[in-house]
Amino acid sequence: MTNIKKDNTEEKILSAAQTVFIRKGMDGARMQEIADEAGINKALLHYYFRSKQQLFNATFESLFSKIIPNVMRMVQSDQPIEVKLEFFIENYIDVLMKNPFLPTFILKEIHQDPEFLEGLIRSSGLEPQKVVEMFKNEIEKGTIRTMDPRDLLISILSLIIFPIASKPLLSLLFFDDDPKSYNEFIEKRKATVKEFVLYSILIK
Amino acid sequence: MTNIKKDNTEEKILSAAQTVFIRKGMDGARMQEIADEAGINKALLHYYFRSKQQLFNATFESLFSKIIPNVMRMVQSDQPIEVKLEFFIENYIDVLMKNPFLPTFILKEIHQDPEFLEGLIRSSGLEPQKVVEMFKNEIEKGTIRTMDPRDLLISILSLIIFPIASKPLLSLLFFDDDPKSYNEFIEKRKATVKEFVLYSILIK
DNA sequence: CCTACTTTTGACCAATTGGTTAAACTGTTT
DNA sequence: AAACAGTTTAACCAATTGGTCAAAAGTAGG
Repeated sequence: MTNIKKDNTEEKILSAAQTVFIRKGMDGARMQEIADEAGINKALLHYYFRSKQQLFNATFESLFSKIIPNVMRMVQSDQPIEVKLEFFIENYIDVLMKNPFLPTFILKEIHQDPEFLEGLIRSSGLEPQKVVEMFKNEIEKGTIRTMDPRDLLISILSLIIFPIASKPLLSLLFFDDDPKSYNEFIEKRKATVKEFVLYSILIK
Repeated sequence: MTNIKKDNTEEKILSAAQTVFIRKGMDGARMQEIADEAGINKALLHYYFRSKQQLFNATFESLFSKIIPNVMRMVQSDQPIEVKLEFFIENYIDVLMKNPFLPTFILKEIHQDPEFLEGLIRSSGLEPQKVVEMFKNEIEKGTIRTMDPRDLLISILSLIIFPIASKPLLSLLFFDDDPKSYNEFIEKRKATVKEFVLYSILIK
């Protein structure tokens, strides 16, 4: 079957492209470098994906869906807010720690081409409104204090994403550039963020 | 006096370089584009700054110092923690709102060349330890609850920086891509963040 | 006005880069 | 075994890009 070979190469290319694009960005990445990383000829890149732009788009879509957490599970379950939050925070930090440079990469490329973003969001199934609704309900139930639910969601995302996105800076400033010490800090932070948020919003 | 003209051109170049580098990043920026933006000949760029790399370094240093907030004022004053916090948050949000793409730019380029960062931090006079100390004192005084002061500082920075760095995404997700609506939100957020943090750390 | 200097420019260059093409290779079908 | 399809490659190309250089333009002092 020829498809086996085809799929294999295509995957290899996409995987290599992810590595290189995340490392160098769209402009910094070289087609030759991606080819080398994939262990194939450069012309083959153009055979599967016509141009650098198209390869980048395919890569970006795949990466973008990665940083979109399974927010929905947080909405659907009928666990108390504490449990939902804990699940979401731990889960998301784990995902990001596997790709610490993903957030910055996404933000940078988004800012370079904001129009491309619209289609992505629609096709990604991202529905932040659902989460906002959930928070609204909690406020009406009286479990958390009154506030703009969008603020709450954005604050939670901030507390999770930023410390990972700024890893090199924080690592140097606070952790003596020691990866282990930084990683431990982030691991502990799962609980810290949960506490920080709950202390702030819960009506005791 | 020849220096007047010289300084003038050098400033024009640096200013143009900031604009273009922030917009396109190191790799995406073109020397020709910077020259156009500055209204001068391309060769003149190399006359003042030998290479693209050196022009970038000069630009980056100047930009990096911008996002380093006057943390120190927060440490020195003997105001109560609420006031210090309010001052810091409002001040920093104002600075960042003038350059919403600065944080992402810095993070991206840092991640591309982490070694360059070390020298910068030393020469920038950035001393986060001082802030950490201050928080430690507040904890010992019993005004805020016990926690890792580094966590607190990082959380505050997260709440301030991330919502601005992710402007294009948030603007699309929550504010119907309407700049005014987004700006109002950030303006309100000054108070929100302060509340959010105080609720979380203050011992009532 | 002339000389010495710095500043600015247009023309040019070598290297890099995304992309193309025609040929070679592989596996499948008849 | 030959014809056919999709896959892979090496060689090549046109355009871009950072950088150079010699000459021109501007400036100041004698």
